[in-house]
Amino acid sequence: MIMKAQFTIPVPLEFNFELCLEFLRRSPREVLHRLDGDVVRKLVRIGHSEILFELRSGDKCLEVVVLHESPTASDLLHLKTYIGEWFDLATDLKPFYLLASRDKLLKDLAIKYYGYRIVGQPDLFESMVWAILGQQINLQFAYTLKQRFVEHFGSKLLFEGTDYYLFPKPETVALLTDDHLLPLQFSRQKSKYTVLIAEAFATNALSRSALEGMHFNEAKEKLMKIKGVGNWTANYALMKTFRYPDAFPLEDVGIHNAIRILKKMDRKPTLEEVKKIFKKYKGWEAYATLYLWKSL
DNA sequence: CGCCAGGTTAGAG
DNA sequence: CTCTAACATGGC
Repeated sequence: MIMKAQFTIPVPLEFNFELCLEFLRRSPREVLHRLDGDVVRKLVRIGHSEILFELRSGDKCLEVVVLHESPTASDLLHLKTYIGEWFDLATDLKPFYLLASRDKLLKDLAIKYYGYRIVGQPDLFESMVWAILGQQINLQFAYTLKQRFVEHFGSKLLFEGTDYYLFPKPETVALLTDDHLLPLQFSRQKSKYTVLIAEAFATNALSRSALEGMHFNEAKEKLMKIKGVGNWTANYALMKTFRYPDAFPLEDVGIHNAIRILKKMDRKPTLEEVKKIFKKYKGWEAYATLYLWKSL
């Protein structure tokens, strides 16, 4: 008989798992994790291992159960790190809440959604492709595209009657053409950009480890060298993968709409107005963005 | 049918 | 540097 490996991860006081679950639940088409009530299941590739795990809220902690195989001690350590990154558990939100308490725009939101954290995408390739898919289309359709993409080109693990998917590997995607992607209803643009990004990763011209430790602007410029990656996409990926606190997609229509509604404006704010608002959140732009998005 | 969507590029001025 | 058209298709 195999004993299930399990462990707990302590969480900060300023952490609300339920709010993060709301984010994870936002599309029924999400295929990179599964929700069963308040329990999340996800398959991750860590090093050479594939680990399916289950996550639920415990007493001042997250409870993790590994569902298949017998993970090594190293696997468990990496998984613990992964989950910490996924929910941004290392960030101390107190300074952000202090800033927010002094600002009319976010004051109420910070109270209402206290403990809500940026649910990240530790995989940079996934993060960038997801950003490309989300460009200039509504989120529902972006999820449809992602579902088709992952189900076609990702790998899966069948466990207790449910398929758990891994995001496609760059080496796989680098070999795709319009013939593969247009039938999934990718635009020619999205198809081209997706493959270009995959090539950059597959050839190691770009990698998470190469960007690690770079300053924000240096990393951003590196990403923007890839065709299809503009300011919005680069900031989005840096926010979701590396958690640069000052990364935020300035041009994002969601941010603009949130500001318009909260300030009861009859038009969207200009980019200059958005910049001015975010000046108050210097060093916390990513979290200001998260709470604005949440307000929608 | 019309308008908008978690934008980017290329080209013109 | 700023402005604009084209891209391309679903959701509402």
